[in-house]
Amino acid sequence: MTTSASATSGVRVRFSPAPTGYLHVGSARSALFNWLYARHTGGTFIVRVEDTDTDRSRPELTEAIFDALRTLGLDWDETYHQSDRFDLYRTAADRFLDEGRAYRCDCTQDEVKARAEARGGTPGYDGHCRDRDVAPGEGVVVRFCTPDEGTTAWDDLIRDRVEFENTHLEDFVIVRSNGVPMFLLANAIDDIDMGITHVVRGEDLVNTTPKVLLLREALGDTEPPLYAHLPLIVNEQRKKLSKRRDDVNVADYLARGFLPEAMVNYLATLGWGAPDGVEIRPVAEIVEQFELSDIGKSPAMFDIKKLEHFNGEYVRALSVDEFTERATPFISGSDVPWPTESFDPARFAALAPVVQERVKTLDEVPLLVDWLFCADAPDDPDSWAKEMGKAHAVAVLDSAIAAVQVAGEWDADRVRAIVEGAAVDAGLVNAEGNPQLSKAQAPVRVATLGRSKGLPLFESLALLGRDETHRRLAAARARV
RNA sequence: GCCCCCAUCGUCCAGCGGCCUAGGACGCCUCCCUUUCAAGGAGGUAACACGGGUUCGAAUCCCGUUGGGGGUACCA
Repeated sequence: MTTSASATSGVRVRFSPAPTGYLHVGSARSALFNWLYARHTGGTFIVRVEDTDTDRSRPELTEAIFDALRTLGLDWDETYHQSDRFDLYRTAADRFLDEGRAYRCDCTQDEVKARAEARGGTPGYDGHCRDRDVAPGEGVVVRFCTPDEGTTAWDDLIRDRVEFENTHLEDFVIVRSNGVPMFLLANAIDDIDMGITHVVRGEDLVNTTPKVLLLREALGDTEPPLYAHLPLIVNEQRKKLSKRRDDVNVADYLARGFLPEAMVNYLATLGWGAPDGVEIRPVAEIVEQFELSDIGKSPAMFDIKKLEHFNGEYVRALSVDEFTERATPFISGSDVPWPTESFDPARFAALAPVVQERVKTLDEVPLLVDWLFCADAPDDPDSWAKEMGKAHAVAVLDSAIAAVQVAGEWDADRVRAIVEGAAVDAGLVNAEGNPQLSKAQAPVRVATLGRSKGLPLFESLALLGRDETHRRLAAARARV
């Protein structure tokens, strides 16, 4: 193994969330890739909160984003809030004004739009106020003067050369009419100020890159960072994941019982693949193998099925104790299908190993053990209809009820013997005369555990107890 | 409309001019194991968008077409 660079590698990357929503799957992936690169190179991972939109930014969302990052294990080395740095941006804007690199504009958005339409459909600002020498005042913004010719380009680490003709860049706003600086300005200044060496972010931001590059140039910068624009994460319709129509909140996935480490591992496979092809692996190995140059260019679909598979692998890899600990919030909370006081950790512990093998996400746990803590067998109409309608159901139940009633010993072997006996009594024997357990266990299972599928029957009933098993069997028999 | 980007199995990733009759993973299907369901094991299904070049040779390079996506705010 090649040792990664030391902590003095000089690589400085940042994740720049806007606190206008919770941590989004796409943002999490951006954060992850930045973090991976920083850790791989021994560089510095910075979280910079881009809260220049004072109307929409909410402090509590910043905290929620931090929490999610921490839960995912994406620790960072430095924290900044752009709202603490407005003076810096304003000073730069004033200098631009003095130098003639920017100008004030009092056009309303309607005016800009109307002129664009009159011009022939091409949206964008037309430079109307460039030479009007507008005085500061109400409704006045500051616009950056973009070149009328030439091109702005960069060699993207993922996309190779990307070029924009300056003619297509409008004179964009850098300071709002309320005096608050815009993200492009803040972004350009901060990247310089914080010594950012690599900008790793979503492809949805490519078109802002030439503007930032122009701003940096005006700021006197001669050494722009290396840009790496990540392919977007899309939904099944191949559209960018959006909070309107897709499940994108990372916290929601965690609440549904996806393990943070599984989430991180899965996210790492979106747009990136390890050189050796191994997909499921410890994050430390991903850190070791991660290279920006190995990132693909095309959009990746967020495949919940594959995420579930990853999660199942991670769940099964847990020790039973860890599994129990992680599952606890899902079985001892208040929104559980049984009276909270009837939950018994000791009885759950007896089931934990077989439950662990069967769940993909932790929120599936209650459905596998509810029969143990609920007063009656859970009612599942589909299972009932499927098994209790069969010809042998009544015979099996009658036989089982009678046998359970007189059973002395009560353990899994005893239950098995009872089910075997019921099979024979119901005529469920194969050509060799052996009892057909598959068929015989079905009605017993539905009568006691409520569903046609679930945990191993014999062990489950051993735990349920003889009397309760008998009671449920009788209740089901009466209902058939 | 204009600008930018993308294009290998249904999906994710590999392939970076000959090792490709295209590989791995998820999903799906079949079989095995089996008290149900999972898990596990063994198989199987399925792709280089199209058209031109370049080259002895192209999934790999170039151009075009088509398709898809992103952007086009006093959001980031």
